[in-house]
Amino acid sequence: MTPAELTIAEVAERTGLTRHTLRYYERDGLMIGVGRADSGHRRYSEGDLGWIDLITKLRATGMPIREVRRYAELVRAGDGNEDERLALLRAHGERVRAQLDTMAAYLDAIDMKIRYYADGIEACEPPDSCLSSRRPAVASVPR
Amino acid sequence: MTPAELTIAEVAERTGLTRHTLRYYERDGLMIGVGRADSGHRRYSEGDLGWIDLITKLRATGMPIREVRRYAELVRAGDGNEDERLALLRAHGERVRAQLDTMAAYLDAIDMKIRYYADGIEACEPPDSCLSSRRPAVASVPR
DNA sequence: GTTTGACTTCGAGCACACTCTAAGCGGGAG
DNA sequence: CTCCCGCTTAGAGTGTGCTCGAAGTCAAAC
Repeated sequence: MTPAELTIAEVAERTGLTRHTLRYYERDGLMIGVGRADSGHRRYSEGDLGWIDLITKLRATGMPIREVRRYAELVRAGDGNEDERLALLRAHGERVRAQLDTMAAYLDAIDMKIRYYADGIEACEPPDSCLSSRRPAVASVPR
Repeated sequence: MTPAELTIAEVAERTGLTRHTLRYYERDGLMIGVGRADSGHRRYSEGDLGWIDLITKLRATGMPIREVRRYAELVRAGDGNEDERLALLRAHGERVRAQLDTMAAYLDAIDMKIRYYADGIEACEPPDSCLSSRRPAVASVPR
């Protein structure tokens, strides 16, 4: 029961990463232990797919390559460093939570700006009324 | 009642951007119309501060420089393109909302991984019990 | 048996967003 | 008057994360 090895092309298709990126990740120490066929071609296991899925989520939430590599090093080193892996993931999780909060607040501010424009345009829809002098005369720059 | 003009150093202090970055933004077309003293030195108005605050939020939510520049061009062009400004902001808002959703989902997945490690470590706190054979034997890679 | 095409490694190239340097000017302190 | 500091411009350099190209190998198709 070998777990159905995949070529780089199949993994690229399934993960959305390019072959170039998959090779780059491996070269850069982000992968755990990608197998090789007799020909030297890469063969990915289902476990590799799961790993790629995880590090893709880490990357998409803003973890730098070097930190993903650190995590991969810990996993490659084997049992005994679970506390450090946990600390790394927890620190990242907190950073992501903080960033989500910040971005949500900024989005609110942007939505206010959108409402400002939407109100102005909708209130002015009949072009014969509504002159441009309706603007708040003070805020002379932030449009 | 001139609105208290600020030097680049003061604006850097207040906004958290460096002087370099403030000059770079201006050179790159992201600013609206930064004034100059007789000496040629930049003088920022309160309105400029508000604009910087806005584009900082746009940048922090992932809007590329070139799109901020486009928005600035529209503002510089004056009245009559409010619909395009609105469309630009709305498109960005939707992208940000989508990204927040994605990141929240990824964060959930990362939190699950954290719980996996936290449970393992806490369950193993007395080092004499709890051998490493407790792991799920199947998931051989994604740690 | 040769062609085709996907794979390999290694190194260079690119986009983005700053970040810094060099050369020069100007204005207040001593 | 001279020093020094902070400003000016133009342009070069940096870090991150891919992205691509060249040269070569291998295996199945014709």
